[in-house]
Amino acid sequence: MAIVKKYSSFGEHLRKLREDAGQTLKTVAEQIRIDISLLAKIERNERQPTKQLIKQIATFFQVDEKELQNEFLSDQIAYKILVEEADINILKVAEKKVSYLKTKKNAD
Amino acid sequence: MAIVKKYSSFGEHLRKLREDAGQTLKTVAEQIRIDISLLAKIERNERQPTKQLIKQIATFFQVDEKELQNEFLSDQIAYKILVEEADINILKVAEKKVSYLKTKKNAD
DNA sequence: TGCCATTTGGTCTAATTTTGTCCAAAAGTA
DNA sequence: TACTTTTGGACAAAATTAGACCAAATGGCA
Repeated sequence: MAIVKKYSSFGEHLRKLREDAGQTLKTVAEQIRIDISLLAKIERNERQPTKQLIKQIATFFQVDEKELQNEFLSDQIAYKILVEEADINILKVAEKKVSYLKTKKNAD
Repeated sequence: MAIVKKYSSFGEHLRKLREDAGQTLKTVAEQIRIDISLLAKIERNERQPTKQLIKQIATFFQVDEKELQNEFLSDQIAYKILVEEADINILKVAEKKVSYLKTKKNAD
């Protein structure tokens, strides 16, 4: 298993990918065809990337798409828990709900 | 610790509360001052209750508000994971992010 | 069976949220 | 200083969602 450094946010990770590739916002934005400012905002987590955009980013930087999508999702969940000041245990509850609903779905 | 039956959704729980109280959609909707149809949709998870509404519901049925809010949130998270067909492990990642961000926040 | 209460479900508008763009200001660098 | 890069505010456009209204369906029971 590869040792993968995890980032505290999708944006941070994206910025790291870009900087490691020695690229500027401009060059990347042009190549994935979005506004520089939008890309900058995504890196600062001020805008949320669309699924499609995450896919393009993954392709561009040659990283696993599914992993990026998951990272973005976990971001969203973490953010929601923080702003709602929710109990961290709701994640366990959510997990049970998912298992339950998956079983239920398969039973249909 | 009280034994609490958990429901697979917020709406299901709400419906149970109402039926246990022997009330109809009409009587509850009138008392919390929302449209009958809206309440019905919330029970069927076709509409999302606002925070404010969850508060009113908690007050009305005399249940713990925070618990209801948490139930709604865990619902949202479970739903998102299902529709995105995301790996269940993102919940663990999200948990780590929350811990990390909380620490970070406190350090500011 | 027919009546009335209750619940469902579709459609629509208004409100809210979010995105993406534009541009000027700030920051960094040589 | 001149140039590149990044930031951040403002705003219109797009997308999403809530809430209202009403008709149809369902259910109980006299």
